[in-house]
Amino acid sequence: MAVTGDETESAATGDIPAYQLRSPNSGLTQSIVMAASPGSMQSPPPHRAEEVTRKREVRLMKNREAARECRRKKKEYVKCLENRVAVLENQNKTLIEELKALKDIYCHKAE
DNA sequence: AACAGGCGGCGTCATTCTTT
DNA sequence: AAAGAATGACGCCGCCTGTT
Repeated sequence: MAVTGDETESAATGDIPAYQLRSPNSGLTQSIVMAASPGSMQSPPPHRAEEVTRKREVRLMKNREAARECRRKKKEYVKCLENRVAVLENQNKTLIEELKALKDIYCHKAE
């Protein structure tokens, strides 16, 4: 167990988060263009563009939180499975011991 | 001290699943 | 069918540890 504290707030608090340092054609620009102009080549009016940006920000924020929650749940699930494995291994051990003892008794009786 | 490799966590995008 | 939530995959970062 080499798990140390989780001070990984850096990406969230740093000046320029890693996710904003992507290749020019991916992410932000693309999504805005896609969402803003489904069929036409014209850019939307300013208020419309603002709304699109705002919607995108809300969506990203929700997804960010959803991802965090999803990871938390997954971790918990794995922990549960590990616990279960431990319990079953113990049970198995006990049963093997029990079987051994019974066999012993049975053998001595047979003699 | 400098470097490399592994690990855990993050944000985002794309896709799938669920709800309305 | 559309909208929203959940999840897998990817690339990035910071930390830790072992090696040179």
